[in-house]
Amino acid sequence: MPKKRPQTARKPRADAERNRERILEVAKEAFARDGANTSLDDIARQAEVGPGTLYRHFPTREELLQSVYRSELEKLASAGEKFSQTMPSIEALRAWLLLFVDAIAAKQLIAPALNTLLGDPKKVFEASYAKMHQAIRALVKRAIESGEIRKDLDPIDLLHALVGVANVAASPDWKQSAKRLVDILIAGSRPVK
Amino acid sequence: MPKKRPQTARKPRADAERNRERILEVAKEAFARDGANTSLDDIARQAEVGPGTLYRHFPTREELLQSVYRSELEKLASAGEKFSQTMPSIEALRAWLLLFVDAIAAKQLIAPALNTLLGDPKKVFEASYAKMHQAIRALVKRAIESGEIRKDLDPIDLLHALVGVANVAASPDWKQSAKRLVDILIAGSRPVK
DNA sequence: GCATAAAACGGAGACTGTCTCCGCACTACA
DNA sequence: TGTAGTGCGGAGACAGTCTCCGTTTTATGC
Repeated sequence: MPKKRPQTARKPRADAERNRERILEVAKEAFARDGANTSLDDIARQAEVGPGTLYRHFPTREELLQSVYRSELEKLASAGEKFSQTMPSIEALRAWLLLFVDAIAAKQLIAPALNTLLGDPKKVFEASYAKMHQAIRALVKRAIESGEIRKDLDPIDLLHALVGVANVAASPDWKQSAKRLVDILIAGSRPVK
Repeated sequence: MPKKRPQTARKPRADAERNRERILEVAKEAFARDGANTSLDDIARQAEVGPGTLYRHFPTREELLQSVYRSELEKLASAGEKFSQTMPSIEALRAWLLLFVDAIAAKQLIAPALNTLLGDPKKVFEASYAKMHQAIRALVKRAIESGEIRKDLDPIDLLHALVGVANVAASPDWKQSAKRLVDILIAGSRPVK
């Protein structure tokens, strides 16, 4: 028998909320500056909390990344919806993929993070990732239904491919690469005549 | 003034050679089994040498990966040459990309390793990587010249895309994904009519 | 306000991995 | 067989991850 839960939920403590925000803020900068592998203890230090506090709020690195980028992901998701409603299907898809590249380029999204997070099937159930998956799925589905692209296309593959390019971002012109790749992917996704 | 080098180079010590081989052997298994992030000290332990010995032979993790996979890379490179001579250009390219996927799938090549190594421009000068780059470049160049694919194609982008998919290899069917992607990439690389 | 228990803090420290340094052992060669 | 010099390997410095738990802070009922 689970312990009986108190009827009136206690208001969350102010310091907890404050610390959580501070950590997120610092983490966002740190990830953008030093990549997705920065020391978490370091982030804690900068946020002036103990490591214990950081780990209580965000038990794993993924969870922290997740939280840091949640809003970006949701922005992408809703952009997908909008494109889907206002553009021809193939253009909507292209526009969205380009937006995806932009998001990575702007360091608002960290490629390595996406990499692990896109990949792990468990994670897909997490709300904001689910939304994004749904967005691209919807875009592709519509394009398939309108006969604009081939049927056997796993939408996620497209993202993987883009992330793959971004991941290796050593060269300064990777964004160009990525944009060319969008072209190729779209062209290659057309139905076989 | 650099120290004068002895005229007759001394034969390398037998134990050194032996250890080097043992480390490579163990490392290959370890990477295949546990991925590219296995503990190097652990590999040393399994090879029954001290960490110092491992690090003397292979100062960085990349160098070890490099050495472990050198033969695979060269195999790929020479396969590229062969395909190039015996197949129509577009088929040669396709065949080679599929071979590339196979190599990763068989864990003869570790995706994360390729990922950093493909990306780092410095590394390109290293012999075996150079060979591989040259192989894909040659394949693409020939296909471009015969008018089979579009002119603005950076060959390396194709590899990045494939590695991107492989990198996230959590799902068991990633190889399917990669093969579909090869199709898409090839189709998308055709010249715009 | 004040007492109280629940919630949150934070830092010490266990653990693991990386990498170096250097006294010692071994081997190629004369 | 002597010896120069090459290579060995483990101790240990350092950094990052993550946990445990005694202490502090806070919301809430009175």
